[in-house]
Amino acid sequence: MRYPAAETAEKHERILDQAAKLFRERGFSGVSVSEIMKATGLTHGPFYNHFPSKEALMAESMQHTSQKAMGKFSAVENTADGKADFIGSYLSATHRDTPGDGCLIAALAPEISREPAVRGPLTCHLADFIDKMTSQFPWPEDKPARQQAIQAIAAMVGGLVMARAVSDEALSDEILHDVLAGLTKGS
Amino acid sequence: MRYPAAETAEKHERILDQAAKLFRERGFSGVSVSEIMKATGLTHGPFYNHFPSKEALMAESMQHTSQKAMGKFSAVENTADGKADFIGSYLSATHRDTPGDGCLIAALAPEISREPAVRGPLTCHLADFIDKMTSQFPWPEDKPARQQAIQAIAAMVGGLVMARAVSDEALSDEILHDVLAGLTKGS
DNA sequence: TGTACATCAGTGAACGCGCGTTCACTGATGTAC
DNA sequence: TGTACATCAGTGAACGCGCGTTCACTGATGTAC
Repeated sequence: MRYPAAETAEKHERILDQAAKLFRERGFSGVSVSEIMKATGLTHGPFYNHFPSKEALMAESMQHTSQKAMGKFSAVENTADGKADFIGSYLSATHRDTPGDGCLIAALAPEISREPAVRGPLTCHLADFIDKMTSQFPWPEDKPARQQAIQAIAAMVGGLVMARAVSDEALSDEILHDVLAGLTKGS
Repeated sequence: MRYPAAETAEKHERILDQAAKLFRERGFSGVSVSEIMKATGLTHGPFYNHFPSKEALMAESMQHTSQKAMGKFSAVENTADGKADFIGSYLSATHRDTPGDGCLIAALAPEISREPAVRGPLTCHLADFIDKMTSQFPWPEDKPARQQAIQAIAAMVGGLVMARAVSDEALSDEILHDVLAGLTKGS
C-alpha cells in the first residue's frame, strides 16, 4: 500500500534510531536486520527500500548518532562546572547501565576497528569530539589543552569500558569513582 | 586413529592459543570453531573432544590468556623505569597493530560485557591486573596507589581502544603519544 | 466532483550461506595373552 | 616375541537454525481525465 510521502523520511529516521540503540546494546554482529525492523514496527522486507545493505545502515547510523551526540554536547556549559557535570555523567552508573543511549566509542570501538565501513564515520566523530572537548572546557594552562582533552577522553572511555565488562559491582563502582576522581580533582 | 596420549594435552593448548589470538583479532563472534580448528591444523570435528561448546572455549581461552599475560607482567622490573617501559609498550604502535598478541580487555571488553560466560574470567583478570599494577610499581604518595593504578589502566585501555578504532594514522599516533605523555611525565 | 489507473512502501515466503553441533565411521596405537 | 583385539582422537558428511538479501505480490494513496 502506498503511504503518505512524509512518513517515509520519518520511518528512515526511526530505523536509524532503533539501529543506533540496538547496535550499542548488543554490537553490530549481535543485532539482525529483522530485529531492527521489528523494533521499528515493520517486517524486514522494506529495509532495502531504505538502505542498500546492513553495512550501509551501520555507517549511516554512526553518523546519525554522532550528530545527535555532538548536538547534546554543544549544549553543555563552557565552565568548570559544566565540564565536571559532563565527565561525572559519562562516568556514572546510569551511563554504564544504559549503553543503548550512551557513548558510541565505548560501546563499539573494537568492532569498529574491524569494520571498514564504519571506521570513517567514527574517526570524524572522535576528531570532532576531541576538538569540542578541547575548546569548550577550561583546562590548566601548564600543558596543551588538546593533550589534556585527549588524556581525559582516554580515561573516560577506558573507565567506562572496564566498568561495563566487570561482573563484580563493587569493582565496577570503584573504577568509575576512581577515574572520575582523577579527572575532576585538578580542575 | 589413536594418537600418543601426550599429544592430546598439547593439542588442547594449541587450540587455546589459536583461539586466544583469533578472538582478540576478530572478536568472539567473528571467529568460527572451524577456523580455530583449521588454524590448529585439524578439522572441526574433534573440537568437541576438547571442549563442550564454543562458549566453554571462550571462557577457558580467557583464563589461559590471562595467566600467560600475568606471567609476563610479573617479569617486569619493579622500578620507575620498568613502569615507564611497560606503559610505553602498551601504548606503542606495535601493540596497536597486533591485537592478537595484546591486551584482552582492549580487544574484547564490549563483547565480554554481553557474554555472561566470560565476564567471570575477565573480572578475575582485571582484579589481578589492578592488584599487581598497584603493588609492583612505585606511585606518588600524595594519592592512594590503587586509585592511581586504576586511573592509569583506564587511560591505557581507552587510549589503545581509540587508537585502534580510528582510521587516520596521524590522529591514532597522537592519541597514543598524548596518553603516554600524561602517564609518564609525573613518575 | 467522480472514476480509472499508476505508483510504490509494505508483505512474507524463499534463496543460499555459514554457523555450532552431532554422529557413524576409520584406523594407528596400546594392551592382553 | 608375536598375534588379536579394544580404544578413542580424528574424519567429514549431515543436522537445524538464523542470517542478509531478493522478489512476486498487495492495496491504499495520489493523479489524470
